[in-house]
Amino acid sequence: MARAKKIPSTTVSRLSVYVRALQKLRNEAVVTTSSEKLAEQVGLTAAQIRKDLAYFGQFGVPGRGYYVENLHNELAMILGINRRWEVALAGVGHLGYALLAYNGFKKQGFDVVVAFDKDPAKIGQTWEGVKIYDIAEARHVLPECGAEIGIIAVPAASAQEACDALVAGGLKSILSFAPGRIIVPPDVTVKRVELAMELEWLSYYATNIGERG
Amino acid sequence: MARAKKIPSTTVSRLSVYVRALQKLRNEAVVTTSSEKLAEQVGLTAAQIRKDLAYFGQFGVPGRGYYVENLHNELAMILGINRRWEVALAGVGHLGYALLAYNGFKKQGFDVVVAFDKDPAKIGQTWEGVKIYDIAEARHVLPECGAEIGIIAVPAASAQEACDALVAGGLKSILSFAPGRIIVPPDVTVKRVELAMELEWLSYYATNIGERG
DNA sequence: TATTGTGAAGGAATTCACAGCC
DNA sequence: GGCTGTGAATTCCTTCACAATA
Repeated sequence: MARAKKIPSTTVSRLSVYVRALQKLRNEAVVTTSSEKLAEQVGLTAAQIRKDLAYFGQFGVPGRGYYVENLHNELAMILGINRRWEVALAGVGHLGYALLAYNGFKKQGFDVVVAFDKDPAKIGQTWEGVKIYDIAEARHVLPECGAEIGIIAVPAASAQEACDALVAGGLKSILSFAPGRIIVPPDVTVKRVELAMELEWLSYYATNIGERG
Repeated sequence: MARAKKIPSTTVSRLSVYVRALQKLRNEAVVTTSSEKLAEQVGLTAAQIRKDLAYFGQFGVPGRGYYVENLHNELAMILGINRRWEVALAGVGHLGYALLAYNGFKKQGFDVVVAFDKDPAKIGQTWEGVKIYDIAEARHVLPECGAEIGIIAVPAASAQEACDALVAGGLKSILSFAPGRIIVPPDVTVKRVELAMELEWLSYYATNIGERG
């Protein structure tokens, strides 16, 4: 099933976009679509969509297009989201709490099942049905709760420590909201989301009007 | 000051990273650095850093490197973050509230000064010192409060409506946390952050172990 | 000597364009 | 006729390598 050719990480990111678009079509009971229509829907080019899909196989019917249900299932399987993922959250400050309560994750099959913090006032409590443990206990707690993905929502200064704790607990996939580099063993994947950075990007384009394509 | 050559958007993103690294060095009272040391610090190559900077001018001293303070100021000016930006927030659910209370934005000079929602129970209240207005009032409220950047933190189904309201209020730069495309006039810039998408990216790499570089 | 700034080379991602299939 | 899948062309981005400089 996995192709020999190397897959651009930009392609992987776009698969998520396609899945979301297909979910929408499915909800609207649309049965078939085309690369042209999908492109219009998500704001990319038709050729790009066909190229992206071609990395993984042949899902369309020439002259007809794609079956929404079928393509959705194929892509969900490729992305590994045709299942539930249990997620561990490090840091239940404002951002962490928002993520805990955020519906969008659950809807896509990502369930926060355990949380960690350093604050003694929070440790031992249960928020939104999720129990909060001492981050120092992560190495003991994680192996027992089945979480495979970690989310780091602690201040930058504690990010490395939090990450080390999650890795010690066996996690190999981590999404970090903390600014700055985090060092991990080579078999651990870290994806960073820097919120202030996104605003700075906007600031740049707002400051340098017209530099944009 | 602005160069004639077209600047890759990847370069702009990295400028933020450099600014953050330089801030750290400055806090540690480091006076000079080099492309080599910066590269090590942020996890990129030295050549890339020099290329990125070259789009905007010549900031270094051959044989010596870069003055931390100077380079930081130059980049901050280029990014337009050598000033405060007033930000309007649409949607004060869990995510919106987290963004409202998030320190990271304020630290980098982005101040949420006004918020909007549809929920009558929230309209009129003041959270974290920020007054919440009816989103339908945005076109009247925004011109008076000076906000130039908007953040959309509403559910996907209301995103277009929220965005239209912000644009009607005169905003030209918008950061959206809602999944899906938002249609805006050509002079408005929208940057999207899709949280579930980032998790799906991790899911892919966790599922297809070893496909990674 | 150490390090920048940059032209040239190389690699990656996107777009084009069309043969082939339904 | 309509639309996919894909090699070729193109554009974009990164890395290399070195002349120029303090």
